[in-house]
Amino acid sequence: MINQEDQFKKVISHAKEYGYVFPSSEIYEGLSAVYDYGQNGVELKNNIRAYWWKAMVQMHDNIVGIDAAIFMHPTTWKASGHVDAFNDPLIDNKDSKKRYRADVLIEDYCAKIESKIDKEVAKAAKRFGDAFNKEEFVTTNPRVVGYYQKIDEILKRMGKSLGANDLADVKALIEELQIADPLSGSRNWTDVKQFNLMFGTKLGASADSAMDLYLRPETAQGIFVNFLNVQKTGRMKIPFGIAQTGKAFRNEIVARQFIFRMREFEQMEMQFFIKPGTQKEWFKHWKDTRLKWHLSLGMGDENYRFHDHEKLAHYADAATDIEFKFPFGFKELEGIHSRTDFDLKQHEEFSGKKLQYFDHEENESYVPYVLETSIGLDRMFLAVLSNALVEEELENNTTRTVLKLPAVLAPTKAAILPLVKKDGLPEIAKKIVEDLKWDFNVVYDEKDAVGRRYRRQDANGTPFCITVDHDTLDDQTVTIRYRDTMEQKRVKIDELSQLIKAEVDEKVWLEKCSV
RNA sequence: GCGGGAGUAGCUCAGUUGGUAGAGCGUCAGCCUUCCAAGCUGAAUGUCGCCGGUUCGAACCCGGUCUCCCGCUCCA
Repeated sequence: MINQEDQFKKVISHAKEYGYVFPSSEIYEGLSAVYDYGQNGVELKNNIRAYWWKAMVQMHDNIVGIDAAIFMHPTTWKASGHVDAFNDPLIDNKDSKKRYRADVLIEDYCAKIESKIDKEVAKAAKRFGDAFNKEEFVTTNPRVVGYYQKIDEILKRMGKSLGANDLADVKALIEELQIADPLSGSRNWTDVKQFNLMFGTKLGASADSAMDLYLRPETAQGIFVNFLNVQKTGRMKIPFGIAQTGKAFRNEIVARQFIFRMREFEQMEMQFFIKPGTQKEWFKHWKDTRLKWHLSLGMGDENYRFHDHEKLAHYADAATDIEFKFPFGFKELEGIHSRTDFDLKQHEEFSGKKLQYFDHEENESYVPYVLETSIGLDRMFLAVLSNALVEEELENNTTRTVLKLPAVLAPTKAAILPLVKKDGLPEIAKKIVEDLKWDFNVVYDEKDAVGRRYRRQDANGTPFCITVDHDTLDDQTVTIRYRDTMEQKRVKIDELSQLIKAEVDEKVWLEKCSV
């Protein structure tokens, strides 16, 4: 039994060895938390994206796609809250080596003062009994009033310092208040550092006329700002959705775990616009629908679970994650959020444009509520790849390394192999390749013993091997070998195309959603 | 960013007290013609992560740096 860490390392080296994922700019020692997809990786990634797009867009007559630009008007990020919320002032304790958000430390300190107030109140209540008037007590008791003043002063000063980006004063405040590390009690702090999770860049060639831009930290805003464009030109009626796949960028403080958390990553998401008040049922609907999509790939029902958020983001009134059992444990793969009307209202406010929908049935206009499903394409890739990699013990005491990718997602669908490199077998095999490559990614291989070629394809995740042998010369039949079972059966060359299609067709797989 | 560990061939890894690099697997070419990696012959591939220092001489010692893994932290 190999442990999780070893399994994860195997996934990473297998991904490299078989052309799935390479470290970025590797000849220059790589770039932290950035990876490139190789010749097989790009096929797998494209197939995952296509599988999602078909399920979400093509199969829903009320969902359409867009492809918004990565650059957006900077005000977008003020409206979305990212300019404020994506800025974290962090401070390290030199003794305990723990890292904290400076503002949270200060807020916790204030909370302590508040608990002192509560104590005073409780004491007084005991002393005065029924005659106790809490309101009067907290506004007149000098000690309590002093506490309130102190909290007020601290928070005001912190707000001012953070607003002015005066991090030295934030640290000074922490030192003046003698705030200690809650764990170690140490007051040996580093300077406060500002971490901005958005990547900045400039639009405009000359420095003085340039406009500060961000690389988008999420794709969602591209949909919200296009809400009216799509609704009007597409004659969309609520409820309807807008889907999009694309890159997003986050300057993560710690980006780790291979392609699980990268600084440049791809999202596949859909914003579903609904009538206010119906968000509960739609939340449930999309939870069910998205889970079914995952289960259709047959990667093991026990490897998925929901994780409902206790602490909700500022825009949401309900949120859940679909978690997948990665080699390093259950982690978020997809998020489903009930975003209320927060985003559209914010954009109304910042743009001054009305972003509303006229509901003919209700005969009224309103800002729609939004239900979001957002899945990380790279995470899905990692889920598929890590789940597929298996080392099998065979009956003859050998092991075989096999990538049991869902056939619908496999980069190469079939390998065509002449049993031997003579007697006209290669010619027939090549002819089959010419025929099949119109519909499927196929490869030809004549090097080495056929058993070795089977194993090569196993490690690469190819679901089918088609072998041309001497019988083929007489009866136009070949053997087809199944990757997962290693079983073979004899079929006519003419039937190959249909047979493969039945195994790799998106329709066949997606219809498993409804079970 | 802090702490710990690690970087040698495509992959997994040896490499003695410092004397300018090896194995297995893989890859390529040829032979063999065999339905599940294990036959034979031959070949290619490394500035030993990078930069600097010590030394007659550095994969090895010292300093710096980059990257990866684990933990902390963070996670819209």
